[in-house]
Amino acid sequence: MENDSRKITIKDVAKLCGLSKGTVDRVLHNRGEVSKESRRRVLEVIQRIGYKPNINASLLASKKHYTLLCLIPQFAPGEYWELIYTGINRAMEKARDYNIGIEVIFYDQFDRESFRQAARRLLDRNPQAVMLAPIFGEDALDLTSTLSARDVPYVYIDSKLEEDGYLAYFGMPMYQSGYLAASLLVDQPDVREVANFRFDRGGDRPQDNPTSCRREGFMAYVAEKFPECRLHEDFLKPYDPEYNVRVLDAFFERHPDVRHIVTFNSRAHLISEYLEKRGISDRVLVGFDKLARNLDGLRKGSVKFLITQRAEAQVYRGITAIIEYMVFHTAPAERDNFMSMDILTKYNVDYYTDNYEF
Amino acid sequence: MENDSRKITIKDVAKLCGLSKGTVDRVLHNRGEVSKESRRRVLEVIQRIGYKPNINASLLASKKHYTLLCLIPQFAPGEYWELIYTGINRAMEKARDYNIGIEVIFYDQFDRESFRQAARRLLDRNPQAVMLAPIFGEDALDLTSTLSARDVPYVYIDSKLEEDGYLAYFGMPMYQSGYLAASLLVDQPDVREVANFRFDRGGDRPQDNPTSCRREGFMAYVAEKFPECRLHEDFLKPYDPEYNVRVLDAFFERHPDVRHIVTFNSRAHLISEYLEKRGISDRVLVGFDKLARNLDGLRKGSVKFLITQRAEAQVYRGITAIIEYMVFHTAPAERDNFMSMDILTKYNVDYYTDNYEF
DNA sequence: CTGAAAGCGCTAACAC
DNA sequence: GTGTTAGCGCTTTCAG
Repeated sequence: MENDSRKITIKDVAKLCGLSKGTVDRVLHNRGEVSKESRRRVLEVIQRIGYKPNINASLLASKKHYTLLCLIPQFAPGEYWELIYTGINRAMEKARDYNIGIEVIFYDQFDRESFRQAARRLLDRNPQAVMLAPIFGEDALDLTSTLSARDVPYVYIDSKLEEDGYLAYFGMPMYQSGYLAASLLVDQPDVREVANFRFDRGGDRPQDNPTSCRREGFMAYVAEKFPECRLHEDFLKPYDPEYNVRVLDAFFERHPDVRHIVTFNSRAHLISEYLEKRGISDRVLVGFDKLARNLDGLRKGSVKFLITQRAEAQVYRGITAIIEYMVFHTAPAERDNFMSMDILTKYNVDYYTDNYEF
Repeated sequence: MENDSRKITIKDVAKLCGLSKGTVDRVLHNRGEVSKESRRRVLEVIQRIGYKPNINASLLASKKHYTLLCLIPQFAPGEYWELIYTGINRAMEKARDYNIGIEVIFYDQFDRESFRQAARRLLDRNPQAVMLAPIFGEDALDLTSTLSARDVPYVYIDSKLEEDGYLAYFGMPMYQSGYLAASLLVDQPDVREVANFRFDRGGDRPQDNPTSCRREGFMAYVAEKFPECRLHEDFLKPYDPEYNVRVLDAFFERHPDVRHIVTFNSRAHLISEYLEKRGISDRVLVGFDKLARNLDGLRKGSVKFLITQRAEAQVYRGITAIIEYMVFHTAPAERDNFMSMDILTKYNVDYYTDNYEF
């Protein structure tokens, strides 16, 4: 049983085939130079006696060393992409055991040209595998088609592009997450008005922005279940607190009856901190992503629900998929992996630890 | 950099110490038989040049083979403990790479004597490590004290005992999960009455039953925030559907105004299926655990919220902790690991996949 | 207490 | 096409 199966070595296979270890190894790794007949026999025997290669021995003997390059937005401490970076760091330890080195190339998520440059640098490095967050769709497509041509496997995280060359994708179902947010916010009596605060991303085409999928999901839910509910919108700036206070003051003066608020980007804390500052406690705010400042809002009661994804888990699994592809030549069970949307409240936030391994 | 550090081998250490590989290995594994001076030198060099053992080579050369025994309740398909068992199976693959075999010993969670017998069988097997769900506290204590005496590491999952010999614990914060359930159920206007359906466990002392902690947490929240809210109770039987229908019919006849329901065990579906059957759709039900039948209730709308734990993740991490202890002699970062309480609704349930690695 | 040496199962270079 | 062989870095006898 169990125990025995572990003891079957490549030598056993060779003997049973009447061939040598070398030949068996060749078919194991599709390294060619093997006659059709030998190949058949080897595969048959492997199948029959249930041979499983010893990964430890394989890794030890292998001289191969791979480089995996990750292409993600740069970040300031506490911002969303820091979570992703954390996940990458975690995955490095694992990758090392497989002779895979991981390096990160950053770009400015608000600057398309910086993405292009980063992509060029990436290609110059000639990586054996790539993981990327394709914020600028068109340019990302240029990159990935080159990778495809070079036969370099790549996985998308966070969002993905509509093409067919990627090894896997790990991310949150954006549309559904908006739908979920709506159910949490408006699924109760007396919600006739909802406020949404957004960023104006300037020249961005909206469809390039994953958060607009969220918005669509949200609107769909409202239209479906509470068609009479009105949605108000206003625009904030990510890095201009004083401006935001003015906008919010003006908004709530104009709309004193709006009690329900939603944000689709990761900065719900812009609102929650405003509410705290103004001593407003009768608003219900739903937001996204487990930034420290958002979690704080949860604890203080100024955020009611936070919908989060296990961002570290996403990249960790993304990298795991690549490793398994490179080491075992196996594709992931699912190509598109929509990861769980977790609902955080004041009462479970403190038990929501990062769980890379799960 | 990175690359170089991987190339430092035990041989380098030996050379720099003016000793042999053998001696270095001895201090690496505290295998004694080494002079104080040699030991000091070796440790110093390791420290200085940052030597990290190559786990692949180590595992390959090692002749050690360990057995890890898991002691958990037996289950019927679809029941809670099946999730745990699934996690164990998943962990087996990983354990195999470390020359660790995992086997499971089952007991009947409603029969104390069966636990005792299982414990005896376990000890007879002389395992090198143990993972257990200590349903019967007193008897589990007997077991673990023997394990301690034998110097066999063990970890608790699901619930833990108040003692000090365990390597780690992975589970859900039961009291807090009840508190959370209450916030989800009653934190809104007009909840004046709540129904709770329980099982009568017969001779069980209530404190042996983790679900009663949940109940306490629930009551605490209600008492704190909605002291005027009344809690009704009634008892069902896990395996007697007809009896349950009668009890529920009678209950709702007596209490037509009770619109909010909570269960603390894993069988919310007993209620949700009843509600569906009777075509009752104006009740709000909150329950626990991601049994398939509970998830079904979520989808059909007869369950509003389900609070779940990543049970598979718990055992997987529990086993990982043991592996790391046995292989690397490292204790887990945290001894008590309260894992996240996830909130499931109709709108995120389908994206809540099992995520062993996270 | 320490060193030498024989593998662990697999890879990869080389010879045939 | 195929077999042979020398390691990969570490563990584990076995002498001394």
